[in-house]
Amino acid sequence: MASHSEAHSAPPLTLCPNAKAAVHCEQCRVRSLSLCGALEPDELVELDRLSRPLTLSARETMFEQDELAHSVFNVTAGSARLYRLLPDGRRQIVGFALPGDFLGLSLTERNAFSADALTPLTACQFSRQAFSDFVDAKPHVLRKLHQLASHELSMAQEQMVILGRRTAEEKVAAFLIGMRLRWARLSQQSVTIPLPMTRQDIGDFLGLTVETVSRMLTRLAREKAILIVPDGVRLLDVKRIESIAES
Amino acid sequence: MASHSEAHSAPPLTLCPNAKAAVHCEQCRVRSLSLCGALEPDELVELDRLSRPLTLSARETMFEQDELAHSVFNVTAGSARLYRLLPDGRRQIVGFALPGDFLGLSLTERNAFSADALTPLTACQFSRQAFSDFVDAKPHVLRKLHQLASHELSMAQEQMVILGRRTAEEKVAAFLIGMRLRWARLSQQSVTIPLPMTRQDIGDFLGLTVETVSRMLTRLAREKAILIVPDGVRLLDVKRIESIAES
DNA sequence: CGTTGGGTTGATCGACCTCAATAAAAGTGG
DNA sequence: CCACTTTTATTGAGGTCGATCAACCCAACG
Repeated sequence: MASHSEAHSAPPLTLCPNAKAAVHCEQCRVRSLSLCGALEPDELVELDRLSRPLTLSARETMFEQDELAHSVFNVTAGSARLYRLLPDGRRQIVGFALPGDFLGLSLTERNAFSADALTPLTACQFSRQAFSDFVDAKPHVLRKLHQLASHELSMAQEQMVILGRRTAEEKVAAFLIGMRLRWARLSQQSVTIPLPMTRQDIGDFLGLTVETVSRMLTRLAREKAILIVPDGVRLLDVKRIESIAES
Repeated sequence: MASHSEAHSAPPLTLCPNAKAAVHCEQCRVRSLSLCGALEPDELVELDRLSRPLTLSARETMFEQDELAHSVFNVTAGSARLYRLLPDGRRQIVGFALPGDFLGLSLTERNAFSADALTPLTACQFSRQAFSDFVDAKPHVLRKLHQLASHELSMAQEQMVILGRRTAEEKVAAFLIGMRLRWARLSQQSVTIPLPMTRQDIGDFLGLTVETVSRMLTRLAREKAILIVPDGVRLLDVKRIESIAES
């Protein structure tokens, strides 16, 4: 379960908000992909002063559902799972956070879901209140925040289609294509897709059991559409997987 | 299929943007529930000038997925279904719009879904560009827009839990409780729930077939938890339905 | 008064779940 | 570095929930 993010972000990552000012933000590899990409240089300095670095090991929790949301986060390296638990233990993963992803878009009083790290993870952490004040004073940042939230919403709606109206094989194919697209934004290569989450996590994201996920992956591998590798898959026949995923 | 909204909004509804200025907005029954509730009186006048009334019969379409989004809407009466279609005809309803709901929160270039009226419907229609300019100049309105989008996002995530991890009976119960909550915001009474959509629509919202929806409703009715009435259901045992829905 | 769209009900089928066994990795402590 | 445990993944056999297929009812409506 080592460190996928490193495997896909060549040189060692310089964290956004370490000790001294926005020098770090300027070197931040995910800045252009995140909210920070919308900031002016002076705003970057201001935001940097609000942030403090967060480093987590795999499995450590960032926050829990229904708790007061004291912080918001910008993931700089590693990945996390975002999920809701039902009282009886059933779990629905509502998303996976990758480098550049912002957690806490909604700025609501309480967290809508729990989040914990899938791999060692680093993030810029902000006090929700301080961050909220920061964006309130800057319409174009608020606008960007809203754009990000809109994008999240449309991803959630797409996931509703997958959950409600697709077969197990289509779900897994759509998942792979979706992850491919997201990793492609972060690194150039896109044939080998890191899967930092377990089969159980994938199942809880797609509304399937572990076994079904495993079977579908095995089937795709048997058909030479993918190759299962440690901590990921290699897409051998992207067209084929896309055609399964699209319908 | 007549007119539910009237049945649940006692006196005849005065539309928001008819002919003369914000007098109408001030009389608008859903104003406080919608984006307009966040506006100052002078802003209300300004927005009113941007709007034009839209009246649709049942089944008429408001807009279609992937089309350029020329307009945004604020529903003032009636209801609509929002859905995505797969190439092979499978359909996922991503939400139902009720009076007070805003369509076009994301302000994106293209529509993420199609929308058509379930009942006769009235709405305030705005040019997307004009509306976008309007909110851009008013941070507190943008903030409100973002709050509404955040709420949508959290509803979408809740729906992901329902779609991915709940049984047919739980889905139907959760649907009824959800509709109860939404109607309760619009009218006082909340035991008789209007269901302007067909069983097929409910199925396409919950990831079920018509038959299963019908069977689950029949079962709940047989158990005296609900009473099926024309164009809706009466909740006889709210506690019971909630307990099914919660887990 | 036939037609049509929506709703209900029954019988059967199958996709996915459940349960179980095994294998393969990844820790963990000596 | 090696036992030992724990976690994760795979595979099979059998069961079940919801889908499919089909019949029928009913109200609306031209």
